[in-house]
Amino acid sequence: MAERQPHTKTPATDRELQAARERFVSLWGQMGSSWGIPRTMAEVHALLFIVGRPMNTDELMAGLGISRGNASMTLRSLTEWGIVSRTRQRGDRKEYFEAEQDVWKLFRTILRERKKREVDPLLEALHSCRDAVRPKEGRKIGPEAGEAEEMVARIDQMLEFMHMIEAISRRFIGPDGEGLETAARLLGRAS
Amino acid sequence: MAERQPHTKTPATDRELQAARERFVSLWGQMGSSWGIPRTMAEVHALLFIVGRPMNTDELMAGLGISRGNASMTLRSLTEWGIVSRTRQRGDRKEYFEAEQDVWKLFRTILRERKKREVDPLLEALHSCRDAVRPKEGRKIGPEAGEAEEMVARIDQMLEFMHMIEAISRRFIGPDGEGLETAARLLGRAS
DNA sequence: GCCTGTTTTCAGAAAATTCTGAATATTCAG
DNA sequence: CTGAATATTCAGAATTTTCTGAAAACAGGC
Repeated sequence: MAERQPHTKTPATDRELQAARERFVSLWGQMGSSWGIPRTMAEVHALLFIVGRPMNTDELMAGLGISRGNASMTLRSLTEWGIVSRTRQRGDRKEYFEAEQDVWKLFRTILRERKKREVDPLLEALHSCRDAVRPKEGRKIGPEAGEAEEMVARIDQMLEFMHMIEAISRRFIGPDGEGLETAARLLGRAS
Repeated sequence: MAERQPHTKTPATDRELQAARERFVSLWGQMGSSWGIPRTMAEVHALLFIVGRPMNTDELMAGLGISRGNASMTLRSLTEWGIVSRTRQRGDRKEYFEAEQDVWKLFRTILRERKKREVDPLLEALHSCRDAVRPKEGRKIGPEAGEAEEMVARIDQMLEFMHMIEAISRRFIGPDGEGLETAARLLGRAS
């Protein structure tokens, strides 16, 4: 005790703000990286989100200590994902980027995109995998018949589950769907 | 074409079965690795799941071409996650492992576990991050007041969203919850 | 066209993650 | 308790992923 000046009850000093921003960025980056999203990509998004206004490449590079190349590629991914958009600032030739500010929309987009990129291809592959073992005729003959049948049953169980999820997500996550909010409302209800 | 004997309409040859198994394992491994789960861990789980019976460490090592150390550590993670369990085979000193076969239960467990390990700590950290900038008094004075307020609002939006998810998951994913199936049923309903 | 400021690309460097294998520990039968 | 079988650990190796930076491409303005 001492040192720290007691001065006023300013809501938050500039330094505190800055520190909190960095904390947020780093938390978000860590979360991203544990869910298979490159840490820097999550951090760029976090910074744009928390700052809440468009930033240009140089500001991002400086703010996160990353290279121009990295910034460029990361921003491209983020715009392809649809959670960051390019804008222009009049009187400045640089490009500016800003993050989607609506959290519901943000997660909806992320879920939709991941489904499209990762789940859908898996589903298709699983189907073809199943069809490769499923008996072509209705008749079972070989000694492997039983084993094959069990395996098909297991894959089917998996597929059935994933199709259920698919149907739900088409309804709530899809581009023309009812939105995550509706889903949350339904789930929040009594029974 | 020749070579391949036309012989009978056996549902699936041993070789086909084997190939499909490997395909499944590799698909699952890939999916896992794009969601931040070590490829081998997902593969071990996939193999146990698709095979549907307990396997010992040596079988797994041979089946996936991994080292004993890797197998040991991976199996430990999987049992800690609660989606693989140890069993003993009478008359054999080796330990055997088998995967949860109920897909709903499987995903429920995975979701619960990831929430516990990744989301909950994030939530707590976000709270403390928010509290660090929130004006201590009801009064706003400094020049940063506005900026700080906006930032708190953004974090709050995020927290609000996550708490909603939390509440839902406590209800459907939690150990004593109603289960994913109920959630799916609710979401599948008309409106 | 040419010049200037800006963005993109991508081969190789750096970093992070995952895996191996030999040493160590454990378990259990006798 | 002893010894054989099995399981775990962890430092360093191998691999995969991510990042850098300099060269190339682009976009206006003149």
